[in-house]
Amino acid sequence: MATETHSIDWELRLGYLIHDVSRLRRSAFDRCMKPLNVTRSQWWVLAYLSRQDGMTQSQLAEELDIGKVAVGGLIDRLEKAQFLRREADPGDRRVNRVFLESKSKQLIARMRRVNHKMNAQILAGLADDKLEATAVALGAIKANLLAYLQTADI
Amino acid sequence: MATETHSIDWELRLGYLIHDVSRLRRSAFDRCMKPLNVTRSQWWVLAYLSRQDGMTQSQLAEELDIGKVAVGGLIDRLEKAQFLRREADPGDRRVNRVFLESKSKQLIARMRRVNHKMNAQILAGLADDKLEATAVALGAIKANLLAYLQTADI
DNA sequence: GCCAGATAATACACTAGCGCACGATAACCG
DNA sequence: CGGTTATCGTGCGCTAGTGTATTATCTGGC
Repeated sequence: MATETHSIDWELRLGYLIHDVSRLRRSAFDRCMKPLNVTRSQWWVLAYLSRQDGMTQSQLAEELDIGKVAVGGLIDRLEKAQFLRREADPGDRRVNRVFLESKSKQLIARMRRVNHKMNAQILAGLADDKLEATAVALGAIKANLLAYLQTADI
Repeated sequence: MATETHSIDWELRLGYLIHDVSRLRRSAFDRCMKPLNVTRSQWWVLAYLSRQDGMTQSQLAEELDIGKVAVGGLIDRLEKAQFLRREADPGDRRVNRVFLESKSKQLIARMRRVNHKMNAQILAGLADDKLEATAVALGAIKANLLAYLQTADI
């Protein structure tokens, strides 16, 4: 049931808002991280590695949901800056495993703090129940999007 | 009042969700627009121009909230594909004004329909009041972000 | 009128992402 | 065992965005 048509206003407004919030949040994030000399994408790589060191590039691409090529480039830059290193897998000569260098381990703690502080400022003035409702709605939208992207390649 | 600290769970979850929803929405959008041979960014340019033809490049950059350089590149590609044309402003020889070509006018109607249809699918199953609450919360977050970006350049 | 400073567009260098195609290597199956 | 197929990483070309510097032009104060 449900003639699934929403008042066009919310539909459009939500589209714009998601776009704007995401873009502004990226800007804010970038600004926060700038003093640390790490970009947002690089931050994500380090964050994921900090949870599981020694992933392969393909695993990283899968987790980050970006292409292998993009991961390759990121790793290149991070390796050049000595935040991590590639190591050949002994068992499979196709794969490179990626390990954090000590230099980045200190960084990660700082990044987490900065991120936490930024989040608190961004969500200031919003009650927990509102946040919960928003998270639930966004979760539903995400599920719709995933379903859509699965089937739409007809 | 308000020890402005949220349960860390919602804080993190919302960050991820905004990120994910935005990214997935972009993917879905790109896929929808692919048959029309126009990218997302190019779509935005055409959409804004359709509301006000003959803007300057700087005006466009302001509206789209991207840099002038990025706009310049977009216009280059759109002009090459004959979706629009640059015209020298008669009163100010520094400025180029951008006008839609007839080719894009038909396109815009199609783009709007595709966008509308996609939005409906993405928001399927969400009641209007939930959408409203989400829009309100995102609006507040956006306001926080704007305030944050204003002040943080200390 | 004229020069200093603002503004429009561009040039260049960089990070980031996508898609396609490729070589090398593994894994699977007849 | 051998051949097909799949997977890992990379190269190349494209779009897109940022920041800084540059050039051409306009504008406001004197």
